[in-house]
Amino acid sequence: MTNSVNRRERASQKRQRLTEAAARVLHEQGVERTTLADIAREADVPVGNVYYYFKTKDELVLAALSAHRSHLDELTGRLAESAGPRERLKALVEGWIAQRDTAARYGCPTGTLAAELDKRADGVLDAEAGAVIRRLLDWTGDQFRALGLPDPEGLALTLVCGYQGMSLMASALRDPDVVTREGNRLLAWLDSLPVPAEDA
Amino acid sequence: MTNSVNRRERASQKRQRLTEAAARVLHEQGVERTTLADIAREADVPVGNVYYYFKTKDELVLAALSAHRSHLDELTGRLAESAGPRERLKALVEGWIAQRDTAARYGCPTGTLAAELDKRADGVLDAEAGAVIRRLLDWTGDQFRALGLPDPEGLALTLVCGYQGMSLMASALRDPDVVTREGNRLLAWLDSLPVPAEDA
DNA sequence: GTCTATACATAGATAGAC
DNA sequence: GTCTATCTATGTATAGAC
Repeated sequence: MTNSVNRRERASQKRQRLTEAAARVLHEQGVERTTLADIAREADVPVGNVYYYFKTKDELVLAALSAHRSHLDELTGRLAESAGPRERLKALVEGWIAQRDTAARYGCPTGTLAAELDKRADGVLDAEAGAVIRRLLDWTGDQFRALGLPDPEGLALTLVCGYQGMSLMASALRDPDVVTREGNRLLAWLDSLPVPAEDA
Repeated sequence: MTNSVNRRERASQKRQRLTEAAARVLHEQGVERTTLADIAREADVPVGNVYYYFKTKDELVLAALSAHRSHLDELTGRLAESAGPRERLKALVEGWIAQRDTAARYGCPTGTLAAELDKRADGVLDAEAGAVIRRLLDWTGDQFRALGLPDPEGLALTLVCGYQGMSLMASALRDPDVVTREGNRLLAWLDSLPVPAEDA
């Protein structure tokens, strides 16, 4: 293994560290209140060095969004191991409930980012935020479709709206119980859905 | 009518103009991306003059939040004229549906403000945003209670979560139809609730 | 590839003339 | 009460040494 390879590996490690730090800090502080210095500190990278990996702050925001997309893909990958579509959806909701303290403090990572970016006049970053949310919507729709239910897209919309609504309200009221209560309501709703073919 | 009174009236008119302009612009652009110059321009007041009425930017944000509170009170005042509690709640949801284009572009005025302010470490402004949302929650709970339903607070939470969820999703997906679809679902839900005493 | 020093722009806030 | 000029701080971004 040559030195140049070592360097390249460490370099991409730094890029990776910056990306994950951006995802974390942007979630906690929002885009506009977060400075490049904040992200650099969190990633343990010197401030001026950031520009070697990302030309602009917006590129870092984009990287954070793609990190959220990866996290989502990992999550749905794990959920794929659940017995059937209904169990996968319930496991998804249970995961949200387990994260209730974070939601009550900072809201949904992707949802709050989308809300902030959507106010921009130029529609580059907000389209990307919307795409991540749409990915969750699509996966959820696939599960309802596998259950053989009519209007799977509509059901998926209801579920994801429920998630975003309870996350925002938990954060606005600073109360994790909001997630517990609404999450349990969603679980009961999933249980109540009549299913023609349970594990299609 | 003396000159001093005239001046005082015009002065408070300017303060009022600044407050309403702040409510509007902060909703459209968010807190951090909005400059005092933006608000001053919208209110047709010279920039430097803003500081005569508001000592800091945060005071303007606070004024905008109290404007949202007033708008909410006006709305519930108008809804009070509806026949019964169920009609009032349905009229509330129908109002949200009518505003779907604004929601798809900028989200809920109070909800997006709350989401942004909640990320601050100091909890002054975010508490105020939470208070406005709680006011809607309380009024909604009163209606469910008047209907004689069990757990009126829980039902109110579900309704307001539904509003915030569909507003955020409509804005993230840039699609007003999200509000139409989820709003109609909420209307059907309200209709489906069994009511012991219809107009208690 | 890494890091320091600094340029440049912007925005919040203040001083003081009118 | 009204408005202009300006101070000051901060944050993005760049130039260039190592």
